[in-house]
Amino acid sequence: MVKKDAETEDIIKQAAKRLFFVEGRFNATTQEIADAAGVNRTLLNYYFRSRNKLFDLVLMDARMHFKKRMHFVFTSDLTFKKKIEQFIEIYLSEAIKYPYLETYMVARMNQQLEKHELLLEHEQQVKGDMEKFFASIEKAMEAGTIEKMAPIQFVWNLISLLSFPIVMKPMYIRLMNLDDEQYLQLIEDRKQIILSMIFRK
Amino acid sequence: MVKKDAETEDIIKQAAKRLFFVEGRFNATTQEIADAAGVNRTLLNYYFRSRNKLFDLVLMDARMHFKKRMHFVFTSDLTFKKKIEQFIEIYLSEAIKYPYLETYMVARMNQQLEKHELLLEHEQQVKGDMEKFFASIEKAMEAGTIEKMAPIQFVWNLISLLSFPIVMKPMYIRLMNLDDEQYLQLIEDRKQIILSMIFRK
DNA sequence: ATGATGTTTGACATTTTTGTTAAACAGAGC
DNA sequence: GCTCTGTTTAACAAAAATGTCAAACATCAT
Repeated sequence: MVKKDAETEDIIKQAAKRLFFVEGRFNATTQEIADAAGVNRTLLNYYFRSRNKLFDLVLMDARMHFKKRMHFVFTSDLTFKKKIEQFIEIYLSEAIKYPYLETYMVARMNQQLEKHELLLEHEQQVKGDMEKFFASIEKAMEAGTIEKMAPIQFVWNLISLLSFPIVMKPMYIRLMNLDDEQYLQLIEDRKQIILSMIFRK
Repeated sequence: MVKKDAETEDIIKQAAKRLFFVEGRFNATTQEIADAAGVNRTLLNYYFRSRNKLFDLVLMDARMHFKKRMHFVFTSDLTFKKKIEQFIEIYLSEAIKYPYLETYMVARMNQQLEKHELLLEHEQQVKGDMEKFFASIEKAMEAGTIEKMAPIQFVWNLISLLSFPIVMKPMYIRLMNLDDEQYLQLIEDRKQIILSMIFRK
């Protein structure tokens, strides 16, 4: 079997990601993951040794994903406002794809204070990016583009407004009898709303 | 044993709530819950029949809690701004006490599309409250107190800004080397920041 | 003190989930 | 064909978690 070589491993990872980040089934069993991937359960052990290793790997991927989608905005040299606009676009499109990613990361962080080298290394890079972003936020505050406050507050405001409605989608869809199309339209509308809140225009 | 009657049952429930909503350990085992409560594991079965029943009960309590802390603001006859101020106060203090409550509810909703009568009944009441709140939001928009937008967007803005930094606490504490005191101060500072964003004053 | 009632405990059974191993399988190169 | 390599499978073993039960226990009323 010539092409299956790398494929099966990836199929399993994709299935796990879908279960965790799309469907929010945080404690899926190995059997459920195998079923979702359409493979024999034993293959999870063959490729990843243990359930935990698979989980860690997928979390690792998630963080790289997270970091990647953050990176450009932290380092680009667009105007501050353009930066934020692009950030909103990318963040929302990614968050809609993987709505449970952040929740999963936090949930997992709480279960085991894991200290994998690779994860820690990533954390350092994220911290580095963040500091750069903070600097440009402070510059925008001095220029009067945005309200003065602790930079982390600005970041929290931005990410809160973007992320929360997506994380809470199942709850609000149910509470308000929305269908998927209506929901997506509301999210689309938010782009402008968030911009005007952030920049108080 | 005269006083233990209602006590043990409650001790177990409290312990489960602490594990779920304070520590975020969503898939704690019965043994862990029993240990946290300092009782024999079998007592969970004695009082709640099964693990699932206990989970449902605790979720039920959580929703009542949630509903209660929402209710007053939906129905009080304070001015709109005062309503929101009080809402922020109460919401934040509750959210700090039980930071994982919302995440737990969403996580659990996704696992099993449970349709308990009592839960559905509560949902109806929340919907009722929400509609009243929407009405007062629309009035405030017409009066120019707040920006015009779909009422749900206003609700999302408000709750996003309140809830997200608390849900993501473990992540940001780590990413930014904060201690608990600094973190609480940041949350305290948010009250004003959120008000000024919502009312663009 | 006896019996009735509800609570607590430990021993056991069952179920669920994970991990291992050896054998079957498929293709590549000889 | 045969062997070598890596992949897949089913059967099995082990571990972890849940649930049941009967006996021990404590308290109250009689």
